[in-house]
Amino acid sequence: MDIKKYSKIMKALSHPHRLELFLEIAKCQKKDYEERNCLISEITKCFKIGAPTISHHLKELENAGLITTEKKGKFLVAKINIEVIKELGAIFPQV
Amino acid sequence: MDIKKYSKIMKALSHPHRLELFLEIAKCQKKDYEERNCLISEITKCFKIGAPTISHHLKELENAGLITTEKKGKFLVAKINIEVIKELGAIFPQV
DNA sequence: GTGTAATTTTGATAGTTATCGAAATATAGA
DNA sequence: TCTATATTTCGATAACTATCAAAATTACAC
Repeated sequence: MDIKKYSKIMKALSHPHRLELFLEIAKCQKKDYEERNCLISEITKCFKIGAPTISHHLKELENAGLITTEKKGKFLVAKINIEVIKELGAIFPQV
Repeated sequence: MDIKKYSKIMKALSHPHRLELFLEIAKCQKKDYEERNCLISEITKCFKIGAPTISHHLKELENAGLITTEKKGKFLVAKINIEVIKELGAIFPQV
């Protein structure tokens, strides 16, 4: 068990804004069956925090391996890293 | 979805020492089928950090609802909160 | 090219926290 | 009661981080 890797993932989701951002990306991705595109500019509008902070939070999520991002023109598109999500379930103990 | 509650849980597991502590409690509890007792004094020996810091981390885990603790004589016994673990699985999106 | 919109970078600040040593508290046993 | 052990509390410090404003960058549309 890679404690550092998983604690980093937890850390990325430990901030309310970041967890919400992550879940919003997941929700958006689930809706958009065809393109699976999640425009950050759209999501940003729902949050009360500024663009620099969103940018910072996205990097944390990406750095933890929870999402990937891609520039499409002047827009940023985010995707959930499904593999990591699957792994996550396994770390919680079945007592 | 209670974002604050879940980000608090993530935060509790976001520190390597705390995640390891939590998993150690889970492991110990799984081994000890009859009593389900996990003596903190035993676990503390495996960690390189001091008792005050362990005490602090345990409070964080307890405060997040991940474990419960109970004094047995001069020892402290910890248990995993199974309900919260079950809930946790549900917050990760199935994309 | 000019202007506009999306995002990032930089620099600064305020708030949080992991850690420790020292002292305090609690309990069991002699 | 005295002692040893387990744990907690307190106070301090160093490190980290969320946030913003301002400036820089990028890309599109005209």
